Amino acid sequence: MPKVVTGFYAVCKGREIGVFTTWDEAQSHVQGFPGAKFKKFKTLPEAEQWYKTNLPQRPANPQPTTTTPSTSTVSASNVVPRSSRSVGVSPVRSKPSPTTVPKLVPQSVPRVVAPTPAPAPVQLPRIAAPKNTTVEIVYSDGACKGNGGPGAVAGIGVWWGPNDPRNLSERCPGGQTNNRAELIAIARVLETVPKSTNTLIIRTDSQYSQNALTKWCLNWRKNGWRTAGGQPVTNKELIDYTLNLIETRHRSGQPVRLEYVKGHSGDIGNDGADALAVGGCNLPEIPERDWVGLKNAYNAVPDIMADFADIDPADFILSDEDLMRELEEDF
Amino acid sequence: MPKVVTGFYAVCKGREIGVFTTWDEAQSHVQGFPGAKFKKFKTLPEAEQWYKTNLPQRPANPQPTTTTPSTSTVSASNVVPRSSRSVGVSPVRSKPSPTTVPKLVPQSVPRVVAPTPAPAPVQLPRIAAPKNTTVEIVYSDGACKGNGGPGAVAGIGVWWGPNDPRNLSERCPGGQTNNRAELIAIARVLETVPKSTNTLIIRTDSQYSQNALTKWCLNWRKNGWRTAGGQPVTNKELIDYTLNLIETRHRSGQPVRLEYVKGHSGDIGNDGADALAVGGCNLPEIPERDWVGLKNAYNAVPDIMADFADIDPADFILSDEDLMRELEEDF
RNA sequence: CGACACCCGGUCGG
DNA sequence: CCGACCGGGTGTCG
Repeated sequence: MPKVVTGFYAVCKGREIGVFTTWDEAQSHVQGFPGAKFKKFKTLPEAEQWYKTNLPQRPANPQPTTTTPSTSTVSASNVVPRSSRSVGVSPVRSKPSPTTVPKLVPQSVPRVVAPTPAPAPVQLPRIAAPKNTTVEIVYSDGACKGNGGPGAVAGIGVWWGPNDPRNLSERCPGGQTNNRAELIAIARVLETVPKSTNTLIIRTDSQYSQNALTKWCLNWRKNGWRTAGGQPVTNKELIDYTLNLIETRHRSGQPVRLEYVKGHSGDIGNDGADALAVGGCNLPEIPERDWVGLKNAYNAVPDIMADFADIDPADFILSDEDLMRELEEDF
Repeated sequence: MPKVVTGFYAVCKGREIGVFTTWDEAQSHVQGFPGAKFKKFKTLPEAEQWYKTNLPQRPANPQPTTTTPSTSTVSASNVVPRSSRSVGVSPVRSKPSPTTVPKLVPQSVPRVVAPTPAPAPVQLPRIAAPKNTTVEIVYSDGACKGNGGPGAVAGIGVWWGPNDPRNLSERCPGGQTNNRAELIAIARVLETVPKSTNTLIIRTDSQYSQNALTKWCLNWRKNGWRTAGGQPVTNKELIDYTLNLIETRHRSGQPVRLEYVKGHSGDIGNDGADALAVGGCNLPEIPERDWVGLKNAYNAVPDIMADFADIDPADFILSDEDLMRELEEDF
């Protein structure tokens, strides 16, 4: 008996969110939309059909053709940890392409999230992800030399592409453990990427981070942050803060997705992030950050973000060709 | 209060042995020389000075200029792997050099060991162990060209001394990996050495082998041969068989000790075993052995052992020349 | 019990 | 500089 693919449609105050193939996925992407409602369908096409026909005033999409530059082949050895990663000095960037990027009201329109690939054998005909969807893919990683030992040293790495100025290679603040580093790397992405309406895909090799931020958190928020064994969740404040960053993005119209990639499998992006994270271990110690305070500051944007405040993501978005190549990589 | 370095000088029948920093070390290296005498010094330099000036006919350190490029020094390449190592056929051993070599009682005489560099932070002299203890020292090593690759080829080497007929240079049976070769080399020692009451010291550069056969095995036997990560132990049968060989020795009154020596550190014995192991890689492929069956055969002695049943170890004591050369090697 | 990371140590090779 | 063969250990959760 063939499994039936089930589609969900999520709405929030008349604003579309997307179509999802699993309840968890939908749940995850709807966080921060208090009144979200779901409509369930037997088949994915049904859901998509309904979704399309019921969209509010969606502007007909202008083909965003070739978005750019070369950055020919992507190679790990190309990773350039910026030594000048310190403060200030916003890099002199070439003119941002005079392209559109329409100014929106702070309250921007959320974008569609592509359904998960679903590696399952047979598949009902899949609706292609909306062509106009623009995606930004970034890799995060944490490293921790001597993890578990007395003199452990941890670093975090964020990789967008070779020589991309948004790349990060930093020392992990506070407690030096692998999982904290992994988590903070993700938080740093969200702190440093200028907001846009592009779907933001953060790829991590830490199943712990992915689960903490998309699955386990659902339970934790209901049970007072208790582990299955009754213990308090270990990196509660950090996780809560990071969740807040994600939800803020969602609220302002930028879908954020956390994807798992296997570590040390020749994945170009993962290797790049790894190199940056390892490099971060060499930087001087820095004090713990006040995650609660940061969260309470709500939508306050950390200083570091100023570095990239004037960067147009369009300059660094993958070209269609690069994206294809990358997607093909893991078959 | 400054610690005092203590030096020992050991002699045996007018032949020098070396300088040692601890009593145990000296004791260990002099075992088998019934009449060994020790002279004690307050400082290591004192001992070394005395040792140097009191050497028997030592050539006045002639600038070792042209050290006869060919084979003069006892070097690994000098080792003669016996190709006729196969079964049965008790090899017609070439007459032991017509030189002296006084016939001794079957009580085999262990070989001389060069003085150890002694990095030790010093030790006060302790009470000597039972003087009558006799030790046999042997070096084992494994090699594996293209380790991890598809066409890997592994060999094993066992080194007792230059041209010692007990030396082994064989192709590794079954799976070709470095660790298996290392392990099997040790097993081969135990299979080929005639039983006696002499303490048998097997020196290996494989910490993996040493730990597997002396530490980890304790846990494995209690937890059902599970690795720390829950996976089954990799060379279980081989390890279990080898442990059985060791325990059989112990039961029959022969202590067996596994010692770790750093690889590629100019250690004469390790280099010799290495050469033999590398040579073993050139021999034709041989099938995997039935380790479980062998273990179940209990104390059955493999056929090959017959080869050495009638060998008098006294035939292979180092000549004075060999000893000199060996001593010169590590300064 | 399971999973994913993060390491530490040793050897063997190209 | 790279890789594979082999262990033990912690960080974290279900």
